[in-house]
Amino acid sequence: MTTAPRPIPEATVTRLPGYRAVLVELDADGQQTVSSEQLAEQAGVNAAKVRKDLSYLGSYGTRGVGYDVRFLLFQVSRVLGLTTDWPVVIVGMGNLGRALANYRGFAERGFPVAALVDIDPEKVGGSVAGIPITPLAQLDSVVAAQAISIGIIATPADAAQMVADRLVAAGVSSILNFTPTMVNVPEDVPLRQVDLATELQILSFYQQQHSGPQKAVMGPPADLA
Amino acid sequence: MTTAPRPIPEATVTRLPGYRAVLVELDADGQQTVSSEQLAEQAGVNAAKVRKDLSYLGSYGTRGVGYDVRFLLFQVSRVLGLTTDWPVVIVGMGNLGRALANYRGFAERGFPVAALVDIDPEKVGGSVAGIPITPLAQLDSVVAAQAISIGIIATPADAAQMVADRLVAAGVSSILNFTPTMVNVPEDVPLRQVDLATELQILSFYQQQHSGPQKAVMGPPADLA
DNA sequence: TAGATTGTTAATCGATTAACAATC
DNA sequence: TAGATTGTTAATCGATTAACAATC
Repeated sequence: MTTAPRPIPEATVTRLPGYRAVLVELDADGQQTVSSEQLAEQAGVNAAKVRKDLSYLGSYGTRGVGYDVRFLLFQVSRVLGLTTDWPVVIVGMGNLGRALANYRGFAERGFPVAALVDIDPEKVGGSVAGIPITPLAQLDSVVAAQAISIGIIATPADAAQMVADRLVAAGVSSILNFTPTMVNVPEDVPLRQVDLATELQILSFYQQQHSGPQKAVMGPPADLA
Repeated sequence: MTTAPRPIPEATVTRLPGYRAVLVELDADGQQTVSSEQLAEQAGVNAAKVRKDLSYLGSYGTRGVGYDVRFLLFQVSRVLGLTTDWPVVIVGMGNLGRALANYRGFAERGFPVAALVDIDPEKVGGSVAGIPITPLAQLDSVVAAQAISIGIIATPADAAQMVADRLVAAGVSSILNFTPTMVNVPEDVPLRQVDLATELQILSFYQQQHSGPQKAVMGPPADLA
């Protein structure tokens, strides 16, 4: 009789790719063993957090020694579901979509770009990075034929919800949205939102904080003071 | 004598751009007033969180009525430091760098792309989106001349740390790193990391979870069980 | 064995949420 | 006034961290 595995906390999941990247590098450098201390340093977190995070995966370290790089890399990859490839489709062949299509980091990390889709008849028939651009109308058959599991939305903002709906209907199981718009998807479809301008706005906040508050910036307006 | 303003929690700061986007849209639609309920719905959070978040900025709502869209938009923008433009420099004119240079969303939201930089002599002299590409050697003078405050790193991963160091030396006050590498910067330089493949790996985790754990995936290895 | 380092516990901290008095 | 909705309190939850016994 086995114990029910503790669920892995969300915060831990978001850090696993970082640990994995460090492990890949250490392995390439031929390092056999790594301590939580070193892993933490290179991943930009603290050692206690590394040990806690890794403990959710299992007891894969050796006291007094550390973690076997190869073995831990395998375990982290396994937990992240990276032992299989997950083909992706990119919808929207504007500047961003084309850049993503050309980005080699996806395929390198197990996410081959299997199809490109656009609604514009002018673009359909062309190709980016050697991958043909398919009309949006054929999304269903493309997803099925290529066994695509992840849809990436890189369209203009006002098309995002429509595309998300069609991706879900076509059967993708998760969605990455690069549009600066919230899209609604069924509860069981994991969704991540990456908004480039949002990141800049967050920086802007801390920047302003740091440069010290300006006069006009302080306190509530007079009528509410 | 005024009360010391409560610092705004990090989690709140990261949501403010989302609220702002909704407010911009409501304002464009001519809506004058918004409840925490509606704002929450459109921003994809719950109403209690909206009220709590906004309460850190001040008491800008009216009980029984809601928030004045224009006024709240101004306040959120002010807190985020978006009443001024923050010119950015993009370093690295590969696929991603060029896509970012062409992205209109930056300028629209107060982050004009003021300069493009690359180390490759072949690229220097060319231009993207009408902006000339400057050699990396001239980074300092470009940052000074254009009063650039934010540096965006879009180089290959192995150049990221070097570029970060030079951006800091050149005097930018915050950095957005698109490279799948951790970079180290002084404590007082706000840094955000956006790794496209990390997002996919997180999706991969939840995807796999959802499709149900495979046999080989369950439990610790036999020798540790 | 002695030194090193894990895995886990317990304390602390910060974020979320529900509930409701205040008040328009 | 009666209904609506904020702003805040207090309870809950989850994440972080320090510390240390277990153990290689």
